[in-house]
Amino acid sequence: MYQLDDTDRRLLLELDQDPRMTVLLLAQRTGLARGTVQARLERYRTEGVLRLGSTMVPPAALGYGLHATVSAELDQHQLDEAVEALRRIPEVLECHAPAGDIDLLCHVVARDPDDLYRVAEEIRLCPGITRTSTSVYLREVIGYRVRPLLRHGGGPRARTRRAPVR
Amino acid sequence: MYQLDDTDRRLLLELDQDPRMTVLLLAQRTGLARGTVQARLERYRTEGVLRLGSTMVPPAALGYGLHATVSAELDQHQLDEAVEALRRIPEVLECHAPAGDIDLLCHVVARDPDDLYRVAEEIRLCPGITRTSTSVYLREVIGYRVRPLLRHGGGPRARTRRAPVR
DNA sequence: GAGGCCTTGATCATATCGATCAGTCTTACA
DNA sequence: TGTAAGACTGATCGATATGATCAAGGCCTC
Repeated sequence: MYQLDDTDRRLLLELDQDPRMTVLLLAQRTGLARGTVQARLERYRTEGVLRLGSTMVPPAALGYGLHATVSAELDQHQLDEAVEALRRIPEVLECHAPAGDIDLLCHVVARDPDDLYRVAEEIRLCPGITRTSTSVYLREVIGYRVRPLLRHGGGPRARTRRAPVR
Repeated sequence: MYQLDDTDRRLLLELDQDPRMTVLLLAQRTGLARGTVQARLERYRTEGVLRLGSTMVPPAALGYGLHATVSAELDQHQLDEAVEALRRIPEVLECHAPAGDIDLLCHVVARDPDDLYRVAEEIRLCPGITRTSTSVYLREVIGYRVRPLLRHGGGPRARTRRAPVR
């Protein structure tokens, strides 16, 4: 994967505040030449550095005020099918496969408790999933963010130069 | 919180593919008038609908290839201090307070296992946190996403009209 | 020391931007 | 049922940013 250098981080930090910031303004704020900024932006597009889904919408603004984790045990032979099915459930925001006895951890949202029950059911019915357990989040203490990583992350181990692309 | 209507969703879906898409192009793709699109975009900015942190950078592109959950038990009296301290750790991407015996669940990233150990230690040293337990993610099955919610979420219960703003 | 890559700073014609206006439509409310 | 408020439209304007392109300079690897 394309590794971001310090120039990228500065650019992305600015973009993070306003993704639609003008190239000219970006150049000023980062102290780079306009052409450079343009080239980087172009590269982000072509290389797909920025994830599809670059627009962060808080789920609550869509009416999804309830967060929860659904942990699922599954038949290991059907992992791919299960994942494929989960991917089709919009309320599943994230899903991870942890080391340990639980096989999949899904971060889901729902409109209300009833809706959460429905979502949990949908997950339980995914192929290969044998059992689920739901844990409601009382509070979203820190919402998903990458910004601090851009700003402070790295430090001593930071690269000054981008690693070879290919 | 500002509730997004169907027009917003269409706009945001387009923006999601390319946050820097031209207003003119947005207007064409959504079938709206240019002025309307401009007004909405302006509103997103002023009302802060789009989260700060609108640029989604995959942590792996910053060198953080390891994902994990750190669950923490804490002295309930010091919740605020703990959260404040966690917020200062860049590697903490998200944090939730679930109902149940574990008090905080943090989604963290790290460069490698050693680095993860360091991050877990930092969390353990936060004020009020009495005990932590780390669970490594073998695989990020579904990365954080909101797009499907924009596209399919809602359905029968979708609002056709934005709820009163104030 | 040569070649490659990235950056810079400049230019150009074109397209977009933000602001503004009057007119129409919808919804909410009396 | 009529009126008022708000949202969307379609149009205009000048100012500005855009994308493309170029030659030149810097830094790296080989």
